[in-house]
Amino acid sequence: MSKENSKIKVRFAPSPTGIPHIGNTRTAFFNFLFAKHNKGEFILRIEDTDRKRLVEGAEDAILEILDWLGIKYEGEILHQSERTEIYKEHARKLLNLGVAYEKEGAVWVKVPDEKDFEWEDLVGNKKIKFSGKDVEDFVVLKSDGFPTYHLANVIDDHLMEITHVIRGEEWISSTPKHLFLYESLGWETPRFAHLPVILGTDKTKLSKRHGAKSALDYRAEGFVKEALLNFMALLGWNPGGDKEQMSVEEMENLFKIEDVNTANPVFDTTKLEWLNGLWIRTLNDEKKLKERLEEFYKGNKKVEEVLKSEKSCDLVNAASSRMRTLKDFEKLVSKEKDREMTNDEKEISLKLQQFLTEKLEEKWEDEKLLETLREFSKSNDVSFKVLFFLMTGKEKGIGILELNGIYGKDFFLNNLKG
RNA sequence: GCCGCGUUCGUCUAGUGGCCUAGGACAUCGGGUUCUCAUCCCGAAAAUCAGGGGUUCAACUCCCCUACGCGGUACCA
Repeated sequence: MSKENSKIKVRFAPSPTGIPHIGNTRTAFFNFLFAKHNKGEFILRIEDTDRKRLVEGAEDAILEILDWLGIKYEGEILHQSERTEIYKEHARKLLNLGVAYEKEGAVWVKVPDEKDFEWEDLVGNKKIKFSGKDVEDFVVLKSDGFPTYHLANVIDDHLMEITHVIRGEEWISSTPKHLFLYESLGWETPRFAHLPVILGTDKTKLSKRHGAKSALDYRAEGFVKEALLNFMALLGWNPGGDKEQMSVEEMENLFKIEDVNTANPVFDTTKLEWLNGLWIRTLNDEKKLKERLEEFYKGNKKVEEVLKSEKSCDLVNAASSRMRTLKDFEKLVSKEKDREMTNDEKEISLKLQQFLTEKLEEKWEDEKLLETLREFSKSNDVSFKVLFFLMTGKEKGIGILELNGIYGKDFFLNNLKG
């Protein structure tokens, strides 16, 4: 390792050809964790050299995702489309070197058959070998004057002094081309780490085809960033112990690229949902849940009102253990009834109403209320499940005693009226 | 086809030659706590470590072969 003394520097280099799905975002996160763990630098480079596939708004989405997740990059964002002169110059150099040739207005590179390539990949700590005869000739400068990934990537990584290239494993078979370019230009090669691609539940590469979602989609569904980050990291990486819930800070401390798995993980959201619930409870303990809800429900008048109310803290607290996503909050705190009462239930409700007003004082005390409900349940042979519905208008949800503290008896009496 | 990478419970994984008759988590099922539902707590079921050969006193761990999966094979990234 010749870079021991130089500062570690990595980059995330997406191409704005669409909104990156969770797999691409994970690559950014791993780069970020690696940089943080090694007190290095993490930068962002937009690889917008394919002018035909550019998608409007894709770059904004990339930035928004990184911003939301707190994956901070250092320095200016670099756009490859603004650096075409540099790439052209190097293409000329390759031509002069005799490594490249021109054909149909494009510059191609030929890798000699007898050349062998080998590198030590950090993921799995294994040697990967390729023979030059298996590497096809490839274009470095397209006829439209823009470079291909291979050229621009190598040049920029060198110029920006990138020490570690952490990218998806779909790049493994292109790496010999990159190695050849580094060698031809007389440059030192960075170290490589190829992350296994994430598979969908059908075990093929996660893609838009699967309806692979972006971090923004998950945000809209009520996932918190802590859970998403935690889950992405656990897909293919594990610090070695039994630890499951980890904050970004903990992950930064524990992250080692060597610990990344070599097999392709399947993306299954079941565990993400559990983690989200776990993080929601954690955020509640840390008194941060309310502000997350405020953020999430911006523009939703009804919920905004609830969050502004005097008792909002108690409501958030009571709801927290019953949420799997932030979206669940709305239903939990809504005063709308799940359904109408049946005729039988109406009868019981009337009875209960009388019973409660007879037995209880002006102000309903928790213990007394519970006792009275028990008594009613027993003497009338009505299950608590039914009582809960009559009292709250809901099949399930925030507890009666919790609601008693928040809304008081009028809330219940109102529900009992049907 | 060719080249490359992979293969431990349904899923995420622990495991780097003896501690493994394979551990944890999610999901599932059962039970407890309990005002519903959750949370929380306990327990069960779930992997002949892809299959076959080696190497070794000893292999999930090392080597080889096969099968299967994934990736690449574009003037896309």
